[in-house]
Amino acid sequence: MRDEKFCASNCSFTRAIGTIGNKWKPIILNVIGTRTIRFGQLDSIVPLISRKVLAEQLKELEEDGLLERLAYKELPPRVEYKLSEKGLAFLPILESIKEWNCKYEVAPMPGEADKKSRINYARTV
Amino acid sequence: MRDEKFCASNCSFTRAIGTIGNKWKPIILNVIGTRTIRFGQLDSIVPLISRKVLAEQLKELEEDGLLERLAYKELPPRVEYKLSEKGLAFLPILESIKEWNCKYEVAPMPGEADKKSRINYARTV
DNA sequence: TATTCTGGTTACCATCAGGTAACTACAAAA
DNA sequence: TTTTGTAGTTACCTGATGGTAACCAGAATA
Repeated sequence: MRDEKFCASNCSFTRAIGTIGNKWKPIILNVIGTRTIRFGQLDSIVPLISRKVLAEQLKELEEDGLLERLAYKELPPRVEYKLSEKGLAFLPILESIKEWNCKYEVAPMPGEADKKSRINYARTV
Repeated sequence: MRDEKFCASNCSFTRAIGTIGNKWKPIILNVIGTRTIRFGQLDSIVPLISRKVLAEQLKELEEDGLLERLAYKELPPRVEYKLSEKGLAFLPILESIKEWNCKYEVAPMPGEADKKSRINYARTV
């Protein structure tokens, strides 16, 4: 899910996009935010993600230094995730994306039909 | 290349990621920046993109209101692209991603071997 | 007359992302 | 004894992604 060619670029921006420029990572970072959260919680909170993909993304985020993983030697296992300094420093960028989108996204016409077809993520994200 | 499920979310942030959260769009927006640029130029400047994918991305960016397309009725055809107000408003976000990456990206060890394997995008991006 | 130039589009094909279901370990509870 | 719970991993399969090459118009140039 990382783009290897982008990550091998010698343009810093291209490398950044190769690392975090996919659809799941910003969502996951945003869901974690400033809290500490377990794998199972993420799996149920992040909308529509599968355990397989979630595990992959978390591993990459950890490898890239955005995430800290704390595994307790217990049974059943317990693992906690939280953002590193680098990950926390990315949150303001996510906030500005939110602001940008709120400001510029084309507002649906009032009563527009396809509102109904929107999946309800209200409780989740 | 747009994620339809994300775009149908009723979470504004998820919709934003569904729209611009792929690897090519940030790169294209960054390459265009504040200038007016033709299709052929983009095709040669954006590293490793194919005409097909470039055309798709440009069309989506236009549909999503980030891009303005100006087609001159000439032969051979001439088409110019430039960012809309919405697109321009996204540039500072790209800048903060650059700053974030420069600050936190793990610096390669001096003289590290795999530097050589990095594709040279220096002239392009 | 043949070639070039531009901004695409189309068909075809290979690769890849990502989903599902089954499986793991081991302890505690039923 | 069977079930439950956690955090994954694995094999398998399908649909989406994205690359390549060919093709288009029609004027200008050689």
